Amino acid sequence: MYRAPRGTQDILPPEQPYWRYVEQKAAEICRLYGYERIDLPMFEDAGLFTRGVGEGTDIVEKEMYVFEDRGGNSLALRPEAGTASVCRAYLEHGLHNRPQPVRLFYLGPAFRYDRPQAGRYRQHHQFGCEAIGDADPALDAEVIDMAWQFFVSLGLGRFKIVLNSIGCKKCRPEYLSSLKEHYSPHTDEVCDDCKVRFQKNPLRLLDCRSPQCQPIADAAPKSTDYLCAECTEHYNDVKRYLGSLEIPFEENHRLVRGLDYYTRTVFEVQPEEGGAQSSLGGGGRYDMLIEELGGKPAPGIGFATGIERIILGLQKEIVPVPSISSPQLFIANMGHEARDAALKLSTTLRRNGTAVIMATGSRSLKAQLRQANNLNVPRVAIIGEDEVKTGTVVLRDMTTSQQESMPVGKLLELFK
RNA sequence: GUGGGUGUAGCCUAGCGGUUAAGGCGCCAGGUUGUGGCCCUGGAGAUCGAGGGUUCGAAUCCCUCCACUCACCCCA
Repeated sequence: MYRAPRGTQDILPPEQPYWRYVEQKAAEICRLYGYERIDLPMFEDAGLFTRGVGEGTDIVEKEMYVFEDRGGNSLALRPEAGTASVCRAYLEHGLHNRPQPVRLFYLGPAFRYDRPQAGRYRQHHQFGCEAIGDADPALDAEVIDMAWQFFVSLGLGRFKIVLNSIGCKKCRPEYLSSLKEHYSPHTDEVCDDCKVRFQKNPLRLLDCRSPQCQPIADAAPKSTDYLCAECTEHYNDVKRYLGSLEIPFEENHRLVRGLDYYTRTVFEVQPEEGGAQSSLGGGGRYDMLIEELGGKPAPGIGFATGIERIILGLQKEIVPVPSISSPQLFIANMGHEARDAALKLSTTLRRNGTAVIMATGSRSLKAQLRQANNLNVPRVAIIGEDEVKTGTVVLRDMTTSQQESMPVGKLLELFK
């Protein structure tokens, strides 16, 4: 027996209302903020991600699905649904010629080869948006506001915004050296991962959760104390805007995020009760990324959310979601001639916009009605030999159990 | 990649060494020569995750593998 590959899942009809709900809320938020949809390839040149997301990141180093196609190209299933691909598309299609910033959103799968667990899958789905071409801190505020409003509109109650600034290429080197200075007396006490981080990616020392590293990380210098004048002003503006928008946020000097492209503002949406997967979504500014990908410099900011994690949250908080409507009419039929008539009637009704299911197979009327009942169809049209002879149908209301014989024409009239 | 937990029909569960593996939900059919939901009756559906071992005898004990799951790393 074949099974869905590890870390992937089938989204069966009973789960679909959650997905429709989240997608619809995402589209609505984007409409309100003027973000337009973009759909991107599921795979790209592997280099886009190693360059964009960063060579030394876990995502690229150990989680990316890389493969060679028959033409010998090195491709990768996208490990994030949006940012890198959107930037590539921005360059490829000359989107800098459109009014800046360009505001885009996307919704779709991303792929990471890690061990699955609750809220973590090898194929998961992200909704995110990007605003490229403007470094205004008001845009940072707009994007964080969007993320906030998105979660509010979903009806999720227990989450928070965590904020930090990790500076730019001008001020970060000084911060990093002071960070390493702080850690260097402790290189023996620190966990094995942090020993590597100390060498390879000192910034990430800060988001270690290993117990022995906590006191050291907590006492570490804060990036916000080392920001250059421009970054300080930018960060202060972002906070001021968020304040005036009355968006509650909490600063955390240890929030750094594991992707290389972030500059200045980074933020995360986290559940209030810190579950296993601490992040429902996150994002930040990436002012060097476009340039890094070979384009004329252009700043950008964006965020991405994990749909599976959102749905888990909706189910945990028992947020009601609209159900998907059942067909309006079920057509039961007995005998060959009735089948012909039922088939014709079904099609006529559908062409008029009525959702119809016709019974197939050769089951008893009783079985057909049972099926209609189980499918939650509110009304059933019954066609047997008598009805064929007289050109009528029996229309049964499944909620009241009332039924009435009528000419086919009247039925069509009723469903117009 | 590392650690814990769990694997009995589509789903949930009983059985934890002894003859044909039990029940509930769901599905199908009958109880009404053309009428659903409730009730009653019946039926289909399981190589008891796989392989090996112990034993007269294994779903049950042991070993190996696999899968699922939760957690770590890290992220959505």
